[in-house]
Amino acid sequence: MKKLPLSFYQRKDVLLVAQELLGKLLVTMWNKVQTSGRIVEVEAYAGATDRASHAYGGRVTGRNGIMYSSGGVAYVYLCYGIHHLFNVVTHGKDIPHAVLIRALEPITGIDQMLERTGKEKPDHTLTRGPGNLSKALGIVTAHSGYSLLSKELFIADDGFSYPPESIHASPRIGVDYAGTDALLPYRFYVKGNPFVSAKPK
DNA sequence: GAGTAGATCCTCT
DNA sequence: GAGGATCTACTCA
Repeated sequence: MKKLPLSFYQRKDVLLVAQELLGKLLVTMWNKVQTSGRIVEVEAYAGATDRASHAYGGRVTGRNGIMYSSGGVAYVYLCYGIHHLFNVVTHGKDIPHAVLIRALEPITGIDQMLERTGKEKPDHTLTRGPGNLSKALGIVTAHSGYSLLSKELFIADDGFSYPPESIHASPRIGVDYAGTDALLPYRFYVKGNPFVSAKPK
């Protein structure tokens, strides 16, 4: 198992990075307790030209400034006052592209995830959906700007990959306000995986 | 099984 | 002061 290098994140095609993140392992190691999951669902946000993105039109605010960093850092923010959403910043400096991690299949530290989420036993809701997976892995807004090559938070490749025919694309979730950009097929998921948040058609 | 409402708070206008 | 890259539970059929 090896961490993905900075060059993986800093490529210019955010759609390609998003697709290749499927099947990789997202790992957190807070206080020496490891939790990890395999990424089964992602969404790409194409920065300044994407109305669904926080950085649409090149906007820079206190919250989304992290998106303008060079690829390879985390962008975490709070949505609806409840959910922490975890993103991977891609591309080079000043280009606000990002990939939202929407769902994981739990691999290690499941007991710890149950404790964090207050559940009794693992079920499909544990890491399904961006709000839930952040909670299960202990990711909060304080981690925004964190390097994805750090000891506590990283994405790794263990050699596993999904066959191309099991990867499907669809419009993104919850971005109806973005008009025609909401229809872009920027969401990628593993077909048939029970942890994918919305049912495949 | 499908559709809807409520929770809840930080950020930007 | 308004709204959001969501989730869950409850209602109704």
